[in-house]
Amino acid sequence: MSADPSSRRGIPDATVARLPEYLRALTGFAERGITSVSSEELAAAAGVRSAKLRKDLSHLGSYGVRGVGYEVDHLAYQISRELGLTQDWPVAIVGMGNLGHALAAYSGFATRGFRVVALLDQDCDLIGQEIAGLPVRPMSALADLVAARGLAIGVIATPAASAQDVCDALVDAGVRSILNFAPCVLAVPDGVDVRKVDLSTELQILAFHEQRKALARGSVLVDGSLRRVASE
Amino acid sequence: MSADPSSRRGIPDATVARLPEYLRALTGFAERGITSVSSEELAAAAGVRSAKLRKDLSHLGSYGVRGVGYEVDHLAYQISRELGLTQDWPVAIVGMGNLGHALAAYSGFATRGFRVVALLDQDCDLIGQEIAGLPVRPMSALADLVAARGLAIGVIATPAASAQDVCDALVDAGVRSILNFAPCVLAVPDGVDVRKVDLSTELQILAFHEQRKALARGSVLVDGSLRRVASE
DNA sequence: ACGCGTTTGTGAAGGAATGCACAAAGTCAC
DNA sequence: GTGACTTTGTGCATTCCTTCACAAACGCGT
Repeated sequence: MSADPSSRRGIPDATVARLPEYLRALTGFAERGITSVSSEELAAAAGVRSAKLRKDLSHLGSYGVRGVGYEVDHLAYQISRELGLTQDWPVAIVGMGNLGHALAAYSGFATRGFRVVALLDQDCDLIGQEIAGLPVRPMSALADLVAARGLAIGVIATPAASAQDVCDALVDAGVRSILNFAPCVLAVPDGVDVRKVDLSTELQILAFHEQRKALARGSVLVDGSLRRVASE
Repeated sequence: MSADPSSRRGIPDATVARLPEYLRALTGFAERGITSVSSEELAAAAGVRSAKLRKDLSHLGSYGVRGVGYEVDHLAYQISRELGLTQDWPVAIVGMGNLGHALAAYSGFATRGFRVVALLDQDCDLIGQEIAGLPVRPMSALADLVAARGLAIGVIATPAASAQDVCDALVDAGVRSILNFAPCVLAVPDGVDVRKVDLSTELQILAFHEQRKALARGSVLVDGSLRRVASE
């Protein structure tokens, strides 16, 4: 009733990507007993400019009070609702290598309505083992998980070589949102969302900027390696 | 001589972020013995449009041949050089929890010129233990690592509560590029780059789109939970 | 009741990234 | 050598995102 539902169709992707950060910042304020924040304070905590924050929030409605700021709990709830975190999301992790192990134990998932309901692997030796309190199950369990547990999100933590097969199996079972940690591009039909997290990509981007800073500082490239030039 | 060095100052961030993906696609072609690709083929393998790929590549020079395409090895080398991957980058991982463990063992780092030279933790019980062939060392080893090993990139895999302290220690030691896995915003002085990877943020973005798809499909929100509406 | 100081929400401007469409530049067959 | 064919590199239009700047809206003290 307060917000106009028809006006908030189409929140920009860039905004959606920042909402989780705002939410985390708000949680931090709430934990310290702060009940009200200005856009300036919240923006600083989230690492953005206040104008950007205000424009982002304006896409979900008008939840601030002019001259005062935002009520922490209320804004946190509104963002949670917009992101779909007021319901819980059953998640399955596929691929129980080092990374899958770490993800299964990662506490950050549970804190936001995400519930890891199954760990899957195609390696027969692993199946049946218990990791972080859950048994490792075979890929054939997928269809049942979607039907019985409402599984909606799949996390792929396998090597790149098997990622596409796993992805196909997830899609066949009815999973339409996939988080891919394997370093490869996945082909999916329309209506399926894939987000990719690539650890080595991030390092490469850092290396680019690091090289750039080194060059600016007066080093020079010799045979593709940085050599410091005698400066003074 | 071939490329004009003055013209390639300022490669757009969006382009830099895609270069690693192009490089991976090229590596894939090379492994299959393919020596030449068109922008169309490479774009398909990298999951982008060919026009975007060509514009991206045009920022680093003119390495294609009209009517033919790109020579796989040569283009891969040029991208590697631009990203700074022709030299090797000593990396230290701080925080040997589940995630740090997985990162230490992650093979994707080594394949691109990144060399994990040290694992650090502040937990006395962990120090001295060997993980993935490297001993866990105390934070006090940092200064020496920068001086003696040329450490340039730090990876933070600690809980959020200690991330800022670890970050400060890295910056004090002279590290100017940081990859942060802790779910928090880091404050750093000018000249230091931080990239953040947040597993839970990615899931939240997926949840947003998943909720949106469910609503479009005809479900309805009741008390913040999705309920399927009798459709026909 | 009223004016003052504060902070939001938002039009408008500016900048960045994307997609289109085609001329320029190359190969290849003959 | 020449012409047909292919594919790159890029100017232009468009869309998306960010930043600026300010009017509108609120609380508070008097």
